[in-house]
Amino acid sequence: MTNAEIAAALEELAVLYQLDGADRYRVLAYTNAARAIKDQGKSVEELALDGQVTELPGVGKTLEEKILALIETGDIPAAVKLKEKLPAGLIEINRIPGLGPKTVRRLHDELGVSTPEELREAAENRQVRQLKGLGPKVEENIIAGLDRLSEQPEGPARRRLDQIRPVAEELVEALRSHPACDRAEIAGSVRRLTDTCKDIDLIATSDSPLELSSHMAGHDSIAEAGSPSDKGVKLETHSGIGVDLRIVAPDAFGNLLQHFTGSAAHNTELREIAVGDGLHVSEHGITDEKTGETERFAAEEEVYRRLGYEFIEPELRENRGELEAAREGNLPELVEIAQVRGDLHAHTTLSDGKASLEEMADAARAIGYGYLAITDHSASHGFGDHVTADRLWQRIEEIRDHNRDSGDDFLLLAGSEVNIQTDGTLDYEDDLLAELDWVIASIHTSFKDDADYMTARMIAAIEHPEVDCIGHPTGRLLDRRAPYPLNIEAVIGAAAANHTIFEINGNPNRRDLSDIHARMAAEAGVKLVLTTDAHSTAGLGLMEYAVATARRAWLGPDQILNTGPWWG
DNA sequence: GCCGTTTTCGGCCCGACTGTTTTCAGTCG
Repeated sequence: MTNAEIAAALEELAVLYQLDGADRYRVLAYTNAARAIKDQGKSVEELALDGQVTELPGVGKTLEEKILALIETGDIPAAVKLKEKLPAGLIEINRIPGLGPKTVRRLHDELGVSTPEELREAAENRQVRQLKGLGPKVEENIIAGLDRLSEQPEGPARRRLDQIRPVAEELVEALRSHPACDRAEIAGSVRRLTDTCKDIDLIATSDSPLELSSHMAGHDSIAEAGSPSDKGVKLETHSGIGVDLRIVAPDAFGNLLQHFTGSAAHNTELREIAVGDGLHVSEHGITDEKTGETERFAAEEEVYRRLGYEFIEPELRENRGELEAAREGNLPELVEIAQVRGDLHAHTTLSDGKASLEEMADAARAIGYGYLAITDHSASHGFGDHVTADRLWQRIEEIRDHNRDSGDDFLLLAGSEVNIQTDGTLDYEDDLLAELDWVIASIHTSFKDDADYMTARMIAAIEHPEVDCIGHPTGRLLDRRAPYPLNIEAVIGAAAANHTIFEINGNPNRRDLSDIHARMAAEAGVKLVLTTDAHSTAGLGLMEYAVATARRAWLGPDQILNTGPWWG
């Protein structure tokens, strides 16, 4: 059972408890535990079976029992019991924005509503407004919410960072160029450079906030706007991206930026710890309990300093140990894009790339790189763009010629992205692989829902003496394919033992390894390499996403191969 | 349900917005 499945079961149980009217802190405990499990790189199933699951933050005796029951029987008894008592339709109804568990429960108890269909009927027949505290607006919201629910049953989609960030940058520029704007920044998950984002958070300071809100509500790319106020405005772009603009006075810019950068988990932890010191933290400032005085800070660094922390880079703010490290002065020195000296995963027209060898080489020179590995697909790629062994021998010569004739220090490296076949072997002979400067081995076919099989196949490639690096190690595609099942600890252990490098593939649809797995790998002593998997000259520009994942993985330049010169 | 620089019991972040009400509960991020 995957960590995602265990977390989903606990989240469902949290909703069921909520609908059942449980104490809110009990519900919160399940939600927190689900998050800790999602953030865990190791197999939580194995941790539980080894009796170690209570070492996860927020998992105690009771949750351990429930997790074990889930693993052993496929169900949590408490959830089964609640599902007998509460109609399944209530969970669906609870997903309507604005309808929380308390309201859903009353609709059920007082109007007999158990399904979305019954709820629609009740709203259309004006029965909802008969309940105390509910009125016509709630009925409208219910009907609109039910319509949206049937259109997109999965709820509001998260978008990849590369899809959402350009929109955020355009909007923040629009803010900055307005005369009423003092300062403006992107906050939220876009600033933390997460894989995907739900919406865009923008913050600004201004002495005429209402003017600024109104201006943004009328921006070309905005389709719908809430009512602009002096605190900000809620917007939606034509492409359906939600935008939350918040404005405060200039002297509290640091507090606002800290608050809206999040993550929620980071802020909650930060504020809980602050309460212990008699300080109350919000977007408006830090209030001292004793004196009642509120301090405001124009710079985010000062907010952290006042609370006793080193500055914490936004990419680290996920409540994954950064607060403790910042308090003790143990934060890592994070890698920066300027430290990347070359790219080690790129395709040309020889396989499925769009640019020639020379075009790719020149694009890499233009970035300022010292080297670029050409790693076209291998003999069994099979989309009509495979590279035969003979052709690769010839390509090696072309690359040697290029280096000899170029008259500069830039190095093209002869490489290949070799397929890991179903039995774990590779699709070129060893003598050819030995001639290459750089060999990436990747799985592209025959994904099986069998962790033992996929793990053994991967480890065979890791142990191959000619393999330098494993490409996109988990195979995930952020908006369409889950990672294939792998015993990630076993795979990382094998890589450490064999000095095989793992890739952080910067294609924003992959970002593979993920931040969590890359951090695990580095802690186990595995070296990482940042690549773009470029299929065009423009593709070489995707390095920033590989760097983003590396920073989110707490990685410094020493843990990354291509922050150094080519050593071959 | 979890957890401990105040604790094995009694706490458990903070504020904005909404819709309904004349002061607030519920919901959201």
